[in-house]
Amino acid sequence: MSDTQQNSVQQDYILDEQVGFILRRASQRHLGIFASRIPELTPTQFAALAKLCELGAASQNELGRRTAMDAATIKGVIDRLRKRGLVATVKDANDQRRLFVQATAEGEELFASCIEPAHMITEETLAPLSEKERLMFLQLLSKLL
Amino acid sequence: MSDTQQNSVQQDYILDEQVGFILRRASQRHLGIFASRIPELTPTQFAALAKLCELGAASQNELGRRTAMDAATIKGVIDRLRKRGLVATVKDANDQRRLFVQATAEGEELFASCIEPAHMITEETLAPLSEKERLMFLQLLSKLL
DNA sequence: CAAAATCTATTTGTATACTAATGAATTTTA
DNA sequence: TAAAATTCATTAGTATACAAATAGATTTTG
Repeated sequence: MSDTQQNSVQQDYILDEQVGFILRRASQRHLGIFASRIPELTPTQFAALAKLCELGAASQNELGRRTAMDAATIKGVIDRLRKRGLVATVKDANDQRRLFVQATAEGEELFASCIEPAHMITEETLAPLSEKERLMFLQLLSKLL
Repeated sequence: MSDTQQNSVQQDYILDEQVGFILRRASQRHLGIFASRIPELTPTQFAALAKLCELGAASQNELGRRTAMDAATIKGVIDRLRKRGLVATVKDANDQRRLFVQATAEGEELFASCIEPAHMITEETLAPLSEKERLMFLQLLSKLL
């Protein structure tokens, strides 16, 4: 038995057992499932589009807040969605700072066509859990926000 | 009551209730906690360093596999750690394809000094849960890998 | 009202993360 | 053993993510 310096420290910290590491791996798996079911949109793009369709419209920053993206991130997301004609933006007449964002007809159509696969993504992500476990898991995960 | 097109679709998909979205937000919270406790390393840099100290040494791709990073990602991480003198790399003599990676003394020291804050990161991340809930949560989350 | 504070969007810079393509080295297999 | 397949590392390209700085617009407050 060769007891190296590493081994003595190893007991103190096992990466594979840490929440953060497991959380990251679970996210990676989910992202993979998402990409296979909805290849035409990234999860963040879909989130922005979904929230936009839910709200009707919003300023860029407001939309970012509602989808957990900071100002810099949501800007890039909206830029890419606009470049593809899925959303449209106009300066807010009542507040010259604000950029008013709206889903286009094409954007709403795409969103509508993604609802079913989106539900399947959720289903597939939670597939390893029983119905009871899913409820418990979502309840506990929601406490960590 | 103005019933817009959005509202009729809204019932079908509530972003804020989807696993993926909650998972992303929980990760964001964890990342924030990590950054506040260990500002000198990113979670992935720390993961690579921790696994390296655990294994003793490994090839770059092997290390990536053990830390859930693909070849392109682990390359960047190792490059940055090397630039800071926390790891050292040498061509593997037995396999000219492999890049042998090792933590330096400085890297091992930094890792050792991060173990306690790292445990506090885990603690703070799970703080909203009771002891029972933590066990249950980790058990369920681990099924989603 | 005017100054201070806040909000909005943008830009720059750094760091994951993944895809796809490449070339070199090694292993497999036919 | 020679060809095929695989592995390893690198590179280029795209897309989050966040920090920090900036400038303009609006709101708050003294």
